[in-house]
Amino acid sequence: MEPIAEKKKLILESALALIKDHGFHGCPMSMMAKNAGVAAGTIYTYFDSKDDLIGELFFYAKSIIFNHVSGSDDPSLDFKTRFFNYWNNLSELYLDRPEIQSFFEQFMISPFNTREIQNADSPWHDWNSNFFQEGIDKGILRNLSPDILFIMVIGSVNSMSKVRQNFSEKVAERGIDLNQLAEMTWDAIRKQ
Amino acid sequence: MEPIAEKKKLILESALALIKDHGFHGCPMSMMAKNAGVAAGTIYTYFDSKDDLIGELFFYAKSIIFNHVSGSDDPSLDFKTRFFNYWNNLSELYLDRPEIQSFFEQFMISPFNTREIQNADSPWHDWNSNFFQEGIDKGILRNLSPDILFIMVIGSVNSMSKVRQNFSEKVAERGIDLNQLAEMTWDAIRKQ
DNA sequence: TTAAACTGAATGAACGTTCAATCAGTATAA
DNA sequence: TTATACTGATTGAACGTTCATTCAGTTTAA
Repeated sequence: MEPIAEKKKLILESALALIKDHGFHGCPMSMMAKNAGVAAGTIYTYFDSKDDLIGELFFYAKSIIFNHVSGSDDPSLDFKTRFFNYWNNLSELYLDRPEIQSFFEQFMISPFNTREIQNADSPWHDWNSNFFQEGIDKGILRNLSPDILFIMVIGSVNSMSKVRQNFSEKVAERGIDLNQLAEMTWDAIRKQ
Repeated sequence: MEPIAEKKKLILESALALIKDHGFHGCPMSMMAKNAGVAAGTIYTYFDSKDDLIGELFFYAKSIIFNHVSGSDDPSLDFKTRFFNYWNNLSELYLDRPEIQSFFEQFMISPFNTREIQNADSPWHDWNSNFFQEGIDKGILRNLSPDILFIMVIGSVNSMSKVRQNFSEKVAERGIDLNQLAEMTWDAIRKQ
């Protein structure tokens, strides 16, 4: 993975921020260009099309998540602690950078999420498979496929973050404590 | 709630089906009209605008879910059975009518999901509050707010359905059994 | 000097919405 | 009964706008 040109990164980050507030289709190329401080035409030096830009954003955002979560994992700790670290790291990342969470929510259910992209190598997925397999091998997690444990956990973090982001007023006004979902999810995946 | 005019319902169902495949912005009014077998202008007899149509679709889809799930609940059964019935009913509805699941995924994270709509009365939410409160009162579920239990369960059903819908090939090829998520979610909400 | 990057006005396709014209069905009048 | 008028839903071409993309000209850097 060669380093991303500075201006290319600038355009990606700018697009990410705008997509959170306006959605894919609410972000004209002209808006992304202006926000990044470049001319509309310049974007086409770095990307073939808007579709291409959004496709690259997916890999860009996924690598941020991967680096953040895997980089903070300490395999020498006991597995339960590692799980809560995982949860908190991902949760905090989504809180600090809601544009990443928002982008993923939109991308996953959009027509941009093609089979080709799904089949691409994913260090993030591979890392998760290993992570949950370790928990299984240690006898801490249910003896299920690591994939299903991954789906359970990532689904919970995602829905927690989605509620936090899209229903913040309701959460505050009803005094809902979303952190309880971490404990609940742990009970969902641990060996009973 | 007065009954929906036949042609209005036709347009709603037609739009629902198209939105699943093309997304909100991939469905021109002309396409929805053609699919419903009416002229473009006719849609404006029943809806003020495309936004209005999508807003009405939200309440329409939610009422389908509400009727399906609440209508199949049998309060005389023990709570665990009722939970698995709930899960299976919702899961089957999403399987039979993926356009409903797809619409909700898109709507929730879209700008259409306004505060005004969030604050509207929701029989579906009220029913769920009661449902989970019953489980708490019976001493079967964790003593948390019914809202957090609702978020946990609905989040799991949604991510299960999303994976089933958007990653069907991956699921098949890896032999992932998504039904295991029901059991896991039960362990997440039941009193430990 | 030259190649690459950059600019932003121009292009044309696509879209939501409008509206004058049509038409089927119903009421009215002879 | 029959001819005429009326009603309001329906139609689809046309309008104005928005937007992704292009490109001729300009700047930058080596």
